[in-house]
Amino acid sequence: MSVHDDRQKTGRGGTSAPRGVTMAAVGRLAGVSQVTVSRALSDPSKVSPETLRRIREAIEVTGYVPNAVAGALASRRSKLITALVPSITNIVYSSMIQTFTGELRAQDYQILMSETGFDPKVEEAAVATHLSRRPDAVLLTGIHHSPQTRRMLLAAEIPVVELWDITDTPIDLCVGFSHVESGRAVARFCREAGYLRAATVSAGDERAIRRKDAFVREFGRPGGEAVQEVTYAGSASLVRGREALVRLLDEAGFRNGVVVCSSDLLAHGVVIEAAARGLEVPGEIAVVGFGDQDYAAHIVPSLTTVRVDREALGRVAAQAILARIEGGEPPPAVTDLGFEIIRRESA
Amino acid sequence: MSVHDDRQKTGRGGTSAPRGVTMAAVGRLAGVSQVTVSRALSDPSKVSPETLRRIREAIEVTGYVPNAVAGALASRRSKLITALVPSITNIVYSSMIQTFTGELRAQDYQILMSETGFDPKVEEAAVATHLSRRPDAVLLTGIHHSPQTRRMLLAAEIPVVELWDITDTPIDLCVGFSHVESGRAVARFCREAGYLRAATVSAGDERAIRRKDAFVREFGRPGGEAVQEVTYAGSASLVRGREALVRLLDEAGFRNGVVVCSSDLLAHGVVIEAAARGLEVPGEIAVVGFGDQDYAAHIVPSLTTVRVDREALGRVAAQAILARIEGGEPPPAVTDLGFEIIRRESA
DNA sequence: ATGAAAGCGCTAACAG
DNA sequence: CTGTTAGCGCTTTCAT
Repeated sequence: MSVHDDRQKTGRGGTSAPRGVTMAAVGRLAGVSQVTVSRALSDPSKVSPETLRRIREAIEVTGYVPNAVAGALASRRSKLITALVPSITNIVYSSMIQTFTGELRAQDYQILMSETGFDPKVEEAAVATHLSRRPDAVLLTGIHHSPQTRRMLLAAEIPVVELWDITDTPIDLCVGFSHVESGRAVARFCREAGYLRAATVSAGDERAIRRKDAFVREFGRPGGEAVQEVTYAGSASLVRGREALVRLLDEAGFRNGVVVCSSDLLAHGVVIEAAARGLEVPGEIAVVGFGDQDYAAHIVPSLTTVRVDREALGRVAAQAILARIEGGEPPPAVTDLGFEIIRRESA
Repeated sequence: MSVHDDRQKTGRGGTSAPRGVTMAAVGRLAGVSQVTVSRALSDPSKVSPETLRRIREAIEVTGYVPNAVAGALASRRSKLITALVPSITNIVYSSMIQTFTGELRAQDYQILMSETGFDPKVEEAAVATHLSRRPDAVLLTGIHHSPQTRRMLLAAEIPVVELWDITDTPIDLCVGFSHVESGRAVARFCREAGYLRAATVSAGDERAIRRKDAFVREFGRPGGEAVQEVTYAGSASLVRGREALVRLLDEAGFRNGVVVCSSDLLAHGVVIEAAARGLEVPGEIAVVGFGDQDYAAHIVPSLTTVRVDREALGRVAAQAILARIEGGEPPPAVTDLGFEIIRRESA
């Protein structure tokens, strides 16, 4: 008596545990070949209604889940887009990614995201890992990348979008706004609002520094006083904002001026510390934030800040990528979405 | 005169644009076969030093980036882990994912993340898409999933972790804490702190509702008053917290009691609204939050809240998955990391 | 409308 | 230490 062995073989000889259902298995059950199943899934109109029905039934019965890995290898299209952001817990970035993802998911793309901190070397390693997944496009944050990063991205010959900043020389495409212009605009706003004294509170983000520097230069023009600066190496937090005001008040004797912060979170900390000390905002200490987070309009006093349309940034980045991949109107290399100063009670 | 055509062929006949450098190309340049390159990359000790040197040089020269898609197909290991969270902009989830990712990246795993909102049907579709990438493990948020979701996950025969909640019947593993116990604990805390009146403010999250219901039941035991409830369908925000207090004050005549919120954000809104109306916290309105966010300790008055160690949750989830994949101590099916009530000034 | 064949770029097993 | 062979599960091309 012989034993009929119908198990799949793996590699050279030997058998293994049942791996996922394949298209071939679905085809067998539906009485068609594997290719027909492939067609039924990618373009049902290419298959007769009756065949389609049997295939669908077989898929249902077997619980078949397509293997996108094999599909990507064969078709050279992964339907994967990878994104690199400094931090996934920072709402500034995650809100852009949210709309970016939403827009692309509608076209069946998935987003693979990694954190890079603010270190170009970490970014470089992450780019290599990401490219190994053969994404159909890559999204980066910012415009400063190592030469090696640029080289790899260029060699990949896929759409690349640099988000959240602009430059005349993007790797491929960029969608953002001018941080220098934003710093300048806040300086002009403060001068026009009548503030003669200013201080800055910034986190260690390179772009925040660029905004701050632009602010300081513009505010310091004839008629303006030197600006006091507090800078933190790490990321922003409410407590850092509180600490910063303490330092400005106690160590630097700062009073009767405007404190310009690199984020709403820091600004909120300044506002809280001012309140805790019984200082009037904006009477004694005026405060300007950055980002226009949800809460900016609802704290007391409400926060004067810079609004950047992060949802639009994510959406436009996604659309630029789709235009490139799916063909059609070639997207502009540089998209400047600008910013807006929102004047509320705090300054 | 003849033209020498050395271009790679694709499919059956025809030529195409230069696709990425392959292992075979690297091997050719280094004077070895493709497998040797594969070995040099996966286990350098299996290759002679001189060969290794030549291969590394060839990789450098060509700018070779490994194709993880082909690797995954051949090895049946994708080095990919997928994660499903309700929202990527919510710090509660993103902070867990951050440590989860960090822990796994150290072992060369990448994390593919998607949002599910709070809809099991959306989650079901997302699980199918994720499984098509043949991940080595899957992370889900919460313990409530559609039968079809459970079926697919079970059929995939990979480690599955349900995070942020616990149950006796996980799909595979779960790492979290008891939301019911947390609601009860807050109720006991409030009773012991002497509050006789209570109100709840909750977002539409199923787990938040479960905490609230447990709170209401426990607080309402003999000697306790009925609890007034405000529930929002959507997600939490500072302004919703402010609105909630307005409703409790103006519509329900709530006074001299404790307002228990489903998140620190809502609690912060309540605190701000109370301050805006000149009400004393905790004197006239006491407030309890949930989550112990960064800012909870630094707003004025500081927030009494429930702390959950989100970093530990992400870390333990990652370690459980690694234990499963890499072998070794089998991880416990259920890990309860508990919670802690942090008493500060607001209640 | 359907099928057969060839290959995507790699890893796994076996043989030297 | 290195090479050969046989797939992984699909898509693409060509033929019917």
